[in-house]
Amino acid sequence: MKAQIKTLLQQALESLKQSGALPADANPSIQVERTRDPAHGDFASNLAMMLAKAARKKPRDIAGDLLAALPASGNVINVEIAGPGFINFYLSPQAFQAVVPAILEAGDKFGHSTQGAGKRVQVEFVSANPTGPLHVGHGRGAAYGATVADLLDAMGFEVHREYYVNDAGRQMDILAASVWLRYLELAGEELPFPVNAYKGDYVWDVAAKLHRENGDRFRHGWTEIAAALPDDECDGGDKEKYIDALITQAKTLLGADDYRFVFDTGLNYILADIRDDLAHFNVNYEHWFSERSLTETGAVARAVERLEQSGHVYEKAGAKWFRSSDFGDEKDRVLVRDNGQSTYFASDIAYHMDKLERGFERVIDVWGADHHGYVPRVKAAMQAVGDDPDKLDVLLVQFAVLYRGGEKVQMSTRSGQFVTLRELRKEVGSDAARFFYVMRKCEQHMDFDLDLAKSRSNDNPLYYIQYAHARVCSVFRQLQEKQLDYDQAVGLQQLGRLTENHEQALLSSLNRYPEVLEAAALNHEPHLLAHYLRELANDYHTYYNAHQFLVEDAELRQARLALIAAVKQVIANGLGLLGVSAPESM
RNA sequence: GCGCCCGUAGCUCAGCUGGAUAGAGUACCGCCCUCCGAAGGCGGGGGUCACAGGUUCGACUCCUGUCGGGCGCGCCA
Repeated sequence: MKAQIKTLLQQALESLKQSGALPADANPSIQVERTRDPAHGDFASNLAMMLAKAARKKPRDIAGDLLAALPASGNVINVEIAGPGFINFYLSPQAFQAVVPAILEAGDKFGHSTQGAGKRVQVEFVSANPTGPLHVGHGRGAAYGATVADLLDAMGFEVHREYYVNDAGRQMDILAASVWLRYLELAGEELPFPVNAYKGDYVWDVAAKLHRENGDRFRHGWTEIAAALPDDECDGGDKEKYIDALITQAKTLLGADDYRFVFDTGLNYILADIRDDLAHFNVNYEHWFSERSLTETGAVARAVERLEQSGHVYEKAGAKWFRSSDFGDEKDRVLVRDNGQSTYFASDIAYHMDKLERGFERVIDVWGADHHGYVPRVKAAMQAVGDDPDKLDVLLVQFAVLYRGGEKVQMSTRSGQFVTLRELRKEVGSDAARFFYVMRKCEQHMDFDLDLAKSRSNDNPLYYIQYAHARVCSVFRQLQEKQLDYDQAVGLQQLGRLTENHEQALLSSLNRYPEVLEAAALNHEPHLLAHYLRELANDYHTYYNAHQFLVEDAELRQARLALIAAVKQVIANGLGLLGVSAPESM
């Protein structure tokens, strides 16, 4: 509807430019919005006011010219000039009613568009290190990223969802060492567990699997291992040096193959856990991209080479540095350490180069807000090698703070005292978690009220929406019990009978859905959809309370049933895009 | 110290890329089931949009500064 009015205004604008009433170079982006106040009609445009300066005319005069030049349209029954120069449009009831057959015909595709057709978009999200289970912070990124991806999908983009697996690097070595030590303990060794190692229970689980399936194959005496270790922090030493020495010992004593076996056992165990967790969260990927593969295929080396050829790399203290400060970064960054190992940053540059080489027109990264300082250096690298940094959108997701019983749930990664995503799902359910996570703008800090998410009451916005859907289903069940019939074709013919205020409101809301979807997708703002669904459910509940649908008057009944069938479809579509179920009864 | 994000009703948050009288939910108060699910609906009170300037026909929205909260400033990932 909005698009139709924009087209009309565009045509009026062109004809005024041709007649010389407006300067030919005036090219404002035409804005049409829904009015908040019915006294202002159904839609309004501020076009005349935007043109006032360039045309050196009063807004109301321009509005008058536009109005005179406006092509006739069957859907528009009245146009008025109001206030400082708004042009208000009044649409015919038929224009609003047309959405009902459109919804019922398109079904679960209603609201979708083809504007992204032929364009490939990559969305990378979660990408948490496989050093432990996902926690509730990752959950928000998962819900947000998955929804953004699905929304773009609905806009016709070819969406490629990807999880970047950090299966290389020091953190993973620390995990491998942690697993090995727990394994040694299970094998009967007595040893002090390092300050800096992973202490979560899942490390025991991996170690147990390792011991169960391999016996004492990886066992070495602790005294032998400890012989080459410095003091740990608790003995006055450096915890970083200690854990690094321990990793070196593991590699030396186990040998490359066995070390890799222990390492991969931990990696695969945790990765399988993460995949399972996300699948239950209704989050799925086209591809799990291995960081290690970038080194193995030489992509990292090539990335460093490309940067060197661009002339933005120098050597200092035995390391290779990227002069990212040339591109707005705070300081220069190391690509290759003095020990010859490339950094995580080098891998990430290679990864982003790879993304662009794969031909994605747009690359979206969903990161935790704590990584925001990382954005400038990645864009700097893209710019240095001549790639377009604007092809990359980094969407930063703020943390969620959990509340239970009005109290903040304390979390700290250090002690392993964090709430996992799995625990959250078990406590509030996948639907509530998905919905609550995207209820807020991603850059907003979020208070996640566990009690509210769990509550089966009207306080809970998700139940409110799902209840509206279930209530429609319930009406159709009643229909059968009362031996009445529903004939959609008749209903669609009788939409003119829908003259009540509540029906008008509902028709208007249904018409908004495609616009909401487009805005939510293109701006990466799923919360718009969540809020819209709440409003649509409200319109339905209000209508439900005010009027009977299963009335004697067959034509009116068919019209009303067609309307609520459309409501049901749109709620189901919207919830589906949010990864939430639409139950037929609750 | 520097950089990024956020300050809107008691609380949790919207505010359609600068538009008309700033909106929901919740909490509080009062109503509505002989009726398709009351997990619902209707009505009421509640605001210096953190603060101070600036830009213009017009600012919650854009710019500058101040205050307050979060996060980040590794040859970790």
